[in-house]
Amino acid sequence: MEETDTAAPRAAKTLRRTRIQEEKEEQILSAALDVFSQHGFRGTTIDQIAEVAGMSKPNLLYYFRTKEAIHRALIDRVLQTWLDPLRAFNAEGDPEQEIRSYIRRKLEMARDFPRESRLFANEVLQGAPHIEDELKGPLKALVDEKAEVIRAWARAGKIARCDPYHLIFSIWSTTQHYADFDVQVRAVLGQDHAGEGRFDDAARYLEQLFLNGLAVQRRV
Amino acid sequence: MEETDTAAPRAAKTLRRTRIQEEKEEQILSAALDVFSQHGFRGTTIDQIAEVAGMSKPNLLYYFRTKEAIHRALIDRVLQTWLDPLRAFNAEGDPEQEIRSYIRRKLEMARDFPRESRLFANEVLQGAPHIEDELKGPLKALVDEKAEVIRAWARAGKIARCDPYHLIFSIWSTTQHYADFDVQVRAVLGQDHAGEGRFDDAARYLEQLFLNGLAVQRRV
DNA sequence: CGATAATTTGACCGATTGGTAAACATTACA
DNA sequence: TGTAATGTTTACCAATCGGTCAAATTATCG
Repeated sequence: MEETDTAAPRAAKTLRRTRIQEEKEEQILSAALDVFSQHGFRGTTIDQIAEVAGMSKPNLLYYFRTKEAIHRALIDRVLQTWLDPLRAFNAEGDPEQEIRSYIRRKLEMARDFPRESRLFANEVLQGAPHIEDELKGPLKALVDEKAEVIRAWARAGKIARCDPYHLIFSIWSTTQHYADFDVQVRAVLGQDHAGEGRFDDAARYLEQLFLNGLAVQRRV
Repeated sequence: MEETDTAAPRAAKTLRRTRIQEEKEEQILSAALDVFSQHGFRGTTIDQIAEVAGMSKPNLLYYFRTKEAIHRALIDRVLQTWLDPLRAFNAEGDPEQEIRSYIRRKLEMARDFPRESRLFANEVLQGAPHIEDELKGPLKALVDEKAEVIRAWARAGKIARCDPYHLIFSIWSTTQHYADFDVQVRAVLGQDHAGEGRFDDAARYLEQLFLNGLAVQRRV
């Protein structure tokens, strides 16, 4: 009943995926990631995607029946890998080390997959019309689980007591900032500091901020 | 030579602004803020803005000649007030108090002017095509100035040594997160914690994070 | 009031939008 | 090699896009 919307719609009999199919779908998704992440869903045209992908519009529509289908395929793929760093958050590990490596991993993703970050940012910024369920379901569940881990650490006196949800929000926002607001970051840092070193600087600063900020208080 | 693009284009002889002009332009800008902040520039149509503003498209175009003109007017207005909190950053004040009130002010703006925040986020996310100069010019200059203030505080031993630029980035990102990613924040917090109290919780958490994170180290 | 300027509207324009139909070209495979 | 399935293109469609125009309406003010 539910149809997939992707791949060779006019050749209904095939189940196997051709080599060409895989290649072209990959081309299309990569091109679509470029365009969607820059202009948002409604600001993106199929023609644009087709041009970046180096094929004609009808040819593109042979692989994905609608603009929605392309976007949905992208979102699904990104959602799947986007939360891996948070999933890796380990209750048994050393809190300081876990937080440090979570920050580092998120920062690496901002550096290496800025398009994915911006795709997600665009979607949420526009009210998350396509992923509301994922946010309220799987995402919330995962965050709830990790929030409990953080709370346990605080109870055990391993880190300062703090709101675990806002802690996670602050790690998300500070790290993704370097992908989503890249233009602004580069403009402010200027040409001299805007080289790739900015990610190392950010990592150093953020580790300092969070590790000191969350360290158990030894007030004098 | 340079023409204003706004207001009564077909009545070139008037210099004075009518009561109707002021009212209608305000209506349009408010409606445009709604739509632009949700869909970005390219995702927004003039018809949409006109519908929200409760007037016909030609009527709207009587006050603003083009879509660009509306967007430009909005961006200019937002840019002007958006940086006020940072400008208020006072070198003579107490660092702890200055940072605390900067965070609070930014958080209040995220709460009270989420549309403005999202308009800006959309613009930057899409590569800041309309405000590149403002970012590289006035914004960079302001941040440079305040970065020097922060550096002076660190040299005086009033706060921990840290990269002042990334400090500012982290305050921007953590606070604006509550406007730009509002849907996600509410989804994760769930109905129970998603009331307006979330801004107070965020304020408490962020003050703790930044004040401890930037406190001069008293390592044991 | 009358007249002049300011405002609003419906009808319309060419360009672009998402998407389709069908002819054509290429591939895979027996 | 032949042929059926897969892949690609040209031409096209109705709807919507940003924007114009002239005519009609309303406000302003002497």
